[in-house]
Amino acid sequence: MKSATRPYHHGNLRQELLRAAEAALEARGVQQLSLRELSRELGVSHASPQRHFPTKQDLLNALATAGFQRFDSIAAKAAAASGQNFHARLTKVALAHLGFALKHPALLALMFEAKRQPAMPPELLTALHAAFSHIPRILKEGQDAGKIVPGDPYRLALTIGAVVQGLVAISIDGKIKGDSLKVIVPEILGHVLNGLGTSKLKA
Amino acid sequence: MKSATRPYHHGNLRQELLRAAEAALEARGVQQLSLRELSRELGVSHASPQRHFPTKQDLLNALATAGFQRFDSIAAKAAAASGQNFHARLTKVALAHLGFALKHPALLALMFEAKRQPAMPPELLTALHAAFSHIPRILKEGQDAGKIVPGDPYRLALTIGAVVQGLVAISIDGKIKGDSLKVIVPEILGHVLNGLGTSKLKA
DNA sequence: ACCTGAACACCGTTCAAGT
DNA sequence: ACCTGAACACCGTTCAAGT
Repeated sequence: MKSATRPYHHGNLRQELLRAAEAALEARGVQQLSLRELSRELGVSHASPQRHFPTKQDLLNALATAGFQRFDSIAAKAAAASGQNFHARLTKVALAHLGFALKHPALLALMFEAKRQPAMPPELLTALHAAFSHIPRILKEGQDAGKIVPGDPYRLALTIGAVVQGLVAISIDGKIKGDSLKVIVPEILGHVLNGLGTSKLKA
Repeated sequence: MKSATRPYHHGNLRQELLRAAEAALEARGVQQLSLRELSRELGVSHASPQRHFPTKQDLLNALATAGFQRFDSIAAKAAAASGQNFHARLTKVALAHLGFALKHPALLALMFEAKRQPAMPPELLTALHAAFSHIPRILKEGQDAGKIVPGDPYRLALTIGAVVQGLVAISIDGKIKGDSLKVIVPEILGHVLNGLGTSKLKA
């Protein structure tokens, strides 16, 4: 112990609240997440979060925003390969998405809940757009290379986004068991990508 | 007014609680749903729900179960056509699913939340299985007729289920605007069903 | 069997006051 | 600027008691 005196200012309360909140979120669910409990856990007064997060929803939004940012950096890495095998690249991004979902199921659920808010904070919107930019970008590249059917890439991305988000729901629900994910997901995506690829267009 | 005397027994409290709860759910969200508020609305004491729903979660589970039952009857109607055009029948079931989602978004979200419960009540499980039985059944028929790729129909159904559930998420989020749903959904499903149809298998 | 009223242990949020 | 302590208006749940 470096010092026996704890300062009046916590100094790092905002960060610690986010960290503790995410742990509690995954452990006990959003429903059970309580600001007062977090305060107790961190040894501060129950009113102290208010300076950093005026309302509980502000904490949840901050959690969702940070989630989208982490999600973006993972997806960006998966999308980074610049080869011409668009099928493989799209599959990698989808698997990254799914990996995040299985590691942080409650956080991802919170992120999608946050999307449904009437008035979304601008940082959340920005983080969200960044996180969902990779699939349309790859599709666009695929179209330019003549390997993906023509059409608005954002619209085509909905197809893949829908499948992936649906797979997330199904995976988290435990309908797909553990390791078989690595088999089933490429198979399912294969069906979908077959429908998007030009090679099958006029069969 | 038939009678000025209100009986001590409400007589229909269970039903009325479910009705009022669903209305409040769609109007204000799960987060804001309060048993005490429902009791006030129905003019009963705040402790009266307990006899019918020992805990708040029991009310939510009953709501989810009723939701799956309604959902099942709608999906059953959509699946009823017995023609050989499996593509069209699957699209009909998917559109029925999506229609339900757009009409009762909060209820459907609750239904999928309920699926994530550690200990699911048996009636909920039964209702859920019934609701999700139609797509595998049609796929099986399609396989028997040689129009759908071989493989476990439940596994293939995951593909369609994933797409539909993903479309639900996207539609509710308002990323697809109103009427264009009728155009976009068959288009997206077309991509997926192309991937499942035998006619494109060896292109 | 079904409902009431009081009680208990929690919440989120506000606000004057302290450092 | 950041945190505290008391206060306010809510919750869900329990339980003896009423009908």
